[in-house]
Amino acid sequence: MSDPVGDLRSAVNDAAASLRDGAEEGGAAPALERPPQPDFGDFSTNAAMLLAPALGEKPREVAARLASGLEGGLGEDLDRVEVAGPGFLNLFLADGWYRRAAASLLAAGDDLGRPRAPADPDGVLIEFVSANPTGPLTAAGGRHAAYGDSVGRALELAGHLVQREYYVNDTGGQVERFAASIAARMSGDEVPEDGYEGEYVAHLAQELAGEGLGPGELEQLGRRGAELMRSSIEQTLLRYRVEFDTWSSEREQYDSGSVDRMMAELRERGHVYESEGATWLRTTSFGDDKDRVLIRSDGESTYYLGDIAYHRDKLERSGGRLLDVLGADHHGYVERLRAGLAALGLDPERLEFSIMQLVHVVEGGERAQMSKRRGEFVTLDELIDDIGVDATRFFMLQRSHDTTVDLDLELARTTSNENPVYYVQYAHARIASILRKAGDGAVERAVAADLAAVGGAVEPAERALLKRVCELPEEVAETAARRAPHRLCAYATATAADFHAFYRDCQVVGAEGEGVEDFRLATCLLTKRTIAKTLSVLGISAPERM
RNA sequence: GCCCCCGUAGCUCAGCUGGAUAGAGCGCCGGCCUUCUAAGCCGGAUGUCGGAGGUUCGAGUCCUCCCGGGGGCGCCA
Repeated sequence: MSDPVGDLRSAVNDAAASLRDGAEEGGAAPALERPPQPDFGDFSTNAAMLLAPALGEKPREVAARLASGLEGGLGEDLDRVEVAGPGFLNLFLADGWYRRAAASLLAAGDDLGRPRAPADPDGVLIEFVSANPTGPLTAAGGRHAAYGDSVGRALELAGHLVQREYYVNDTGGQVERFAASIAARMSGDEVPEDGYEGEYVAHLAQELAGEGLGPGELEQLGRRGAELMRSSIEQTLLRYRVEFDTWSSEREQYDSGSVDRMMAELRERGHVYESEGATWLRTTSFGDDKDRVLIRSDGESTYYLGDIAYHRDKLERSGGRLLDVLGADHHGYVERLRAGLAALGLDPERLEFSIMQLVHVVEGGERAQMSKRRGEFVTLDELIDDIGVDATRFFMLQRSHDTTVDLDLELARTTSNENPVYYVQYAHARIASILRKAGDGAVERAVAADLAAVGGAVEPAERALLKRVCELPEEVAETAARRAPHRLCAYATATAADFHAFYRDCQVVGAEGEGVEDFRLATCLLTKRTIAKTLSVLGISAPERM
């Protein structure tokens, strides 16, 4: 576990703590950030400004005292420290800090980028995609899949135990309509109103007929049809590098008696009542704006009923937190689900949601329409066939989950500099090329060398690149904590840009100066590992050649 | 009518939970390949951060209201 920036942050925190000395602990932790201008140093902190109110002193005076504390604490790592602006402390680090940082990161090996122990090391059960098994995954499914998977990967790297789960809605009205559509295809009838019109339904009908099923066997058609669809969805997801640990069945919630037990408990707790022939849960007692139906007046259970049981089941299994990745069209569902859990006496705060905004596939300035029932949509498989897994995942992940994605197929298809995913991959391939040129022996010598002892100055481009590389643990921690993989897309791009600048300014193979080639080879290797690690969290490949 | 998301450079979007002179990519203009991959680099232009109030040493960021765009508000899932 190697985190040079984390060590710096600790030093700042220690210096601040000793200054506080009994004064009340402030709210926010001091930030150690990248200053807006290079001449503001390598890092800056607002620690003094945060401390000033508690100490009853002026920020700049606190900053001056903090500065001398830091000079003591950091020793030769620090060139100098300046008080600036309203009370910022700007840290100017010595070349030695960069050399030691590089050596320590190099020693981290596979653990590169792993943050320090997480503040909340609980396990997280992420439920995502969970698209109905009544049709293929659409582009939107691809966004959910990439997001949930990458958040999971970031959480794992940050030290959490992650379980990926897909909830299969394999019973209920949608499946019945699906069955009726398959039956209609078998008998050559019109697909019913509210049915599924896609061509894939005809293929399914053919396949199921081959299994000996007829249009009259609706129950079997629905069950087998959903099984086949589910399996086909799984194949698409595997191709997309998304693997689920568990596939949970809605039907199983009923068959196992889990729903009945929960229903009895809700009644016992006095939150259930009958009205207008239906059975209701008094969710308004738990913050919902209206009560919700559990059992319809026709005797059928609602999706909601099974889903409460399912979420209770997940809470019991996970022991930690739950993250549900839902589409924007389900946001109204959030309060009602929390209310259902609260009615069971469970803590609704353990259930967290990421609400995904829409995806529009754009081609020639036109938005493709999306309707699963009418069979009009861009499937995830088609998207992958068209632009590849790497570009698809990058474009899906590039934007924050709460902003709409317009995926421009023409842009995504181009293998040129307009396409950000290639920009990042190119940097990785370029480094691989340098390392090949240097040869295995030279790289091994560089790894074994005493980097801290290398003489000469660290070039500005090297400093910038190494600083970027040092930020990986923090980026991973933030990505995990905020469930925001788009940060890593930006980080990967920035790292690639810093590398390209380094490439321009610093000759690696055959560099002059005692140990300089070793140091630069080490820097290249570190950068290569950093890009590869970042891309791996995004589920994107890091090619050796392009 | 109520709820959620968005509004930042010509376009697409970041902005690290309140900090310094608001950034990146694309596009546009001008340069750079006899040296490790030019899918690259360097330089240049572009902003009433949708609008109005408020909170404070400080607001793109927090609060209220308004305007505009998208999505939702079922005994569907």
